[in-house]
Amino acid sequence: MAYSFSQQLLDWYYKNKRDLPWRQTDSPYEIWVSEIMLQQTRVETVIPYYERFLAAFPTVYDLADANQQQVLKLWEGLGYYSRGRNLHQAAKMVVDHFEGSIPSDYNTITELKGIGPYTAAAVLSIAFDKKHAVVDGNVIRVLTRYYGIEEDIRSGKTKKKIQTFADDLIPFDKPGDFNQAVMELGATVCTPKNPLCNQCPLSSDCVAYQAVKTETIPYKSPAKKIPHHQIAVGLIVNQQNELLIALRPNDAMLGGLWEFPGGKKESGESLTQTVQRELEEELGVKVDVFNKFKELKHAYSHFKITLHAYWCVITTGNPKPISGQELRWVSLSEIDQHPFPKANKTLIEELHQMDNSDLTRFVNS
DNA sequence: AACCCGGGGTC
DNA sequence: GACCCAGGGTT
Repeated sequence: MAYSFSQQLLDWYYKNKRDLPWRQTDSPYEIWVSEIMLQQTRVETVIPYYERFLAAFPTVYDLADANQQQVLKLWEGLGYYSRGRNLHQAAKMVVDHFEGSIPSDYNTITELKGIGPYTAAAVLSIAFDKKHAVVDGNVIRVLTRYYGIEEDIRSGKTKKKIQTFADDLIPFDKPGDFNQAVMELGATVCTPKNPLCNQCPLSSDCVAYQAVKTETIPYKSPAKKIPHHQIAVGLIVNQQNELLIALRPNDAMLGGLWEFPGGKKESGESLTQTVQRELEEELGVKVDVFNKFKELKHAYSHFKITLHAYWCVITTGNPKPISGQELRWVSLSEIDQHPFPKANKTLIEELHQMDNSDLTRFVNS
């Protein structure tokens, strides 16, 4: 039974697998990088980031030698920035403690920052031919349907059960191909909506397919509602046509990225008052708030924001990094060297579309 | 176990 | 809009 599953799946995989960049290498480093980028991120999104990243850091030594700003600039827009910081930190560990070689056993490789159960199993099976079964969103979907598992996939108990099934199915020969095959099936055939069961090599033994339950398996309990915040930021321009940007602390959300200073609107406060309060708290300056530059919406995984950006001019004080982060005055040509989160990046794009020679004329225009 | 962490594609 | 994505870290 287990033999049939892996045999039919591998046959299908060798005929139908996509030609992906990380499938053209045996390098544990390159496979590791791909697996970190692929966490919670689609293949098509990852590919250009992967190519640029490896071009910049061809070996683990190059990555270990890089500075964090370089790494985050290449990660800009990919999200979950702690992945980039952790990968960088782990590369230093590989160089300093493992002589530049990615560890090839489970307990050691999971000591590296950013490598959990999934990534450990993926790298060990794909790069080192070790028999460790991966369990990701694809595997969960394929196996819950195949075995007709109707329990809530949010629960740890269900995930353990799925891990046990996967451990039982994975063959001694070609464990890396097997893992990739299950994920490939989940990504291209056994999809969340409208799965292509007529193309599936496992449909004849699939409980969900036979019972017409592919729309209800896997079951996931409802997510809780997410809040919506109003964020107001200041575009502070000095006499040299430079904008003030602030570096977020490493341990914060979006840590290591830059932003326009500002913060969350409190109830009973106007957006203008929010800007003035936040800039006084963060920078120790008083500002005049002029016209609004842009307003945009952005969705994170756990909340939504509307970002309001206002032109500001300092009336009292010199900006100091009171909340601990570094501050920098940058021209519009220098600003692009810094990594920003998406919402801020969108603002910067809008700034570029206007005149980049004189920012001050936008104030009160 | 619960919660936090981005951004993008799909339906 | 809701859901999902080659998950991991922290508490």
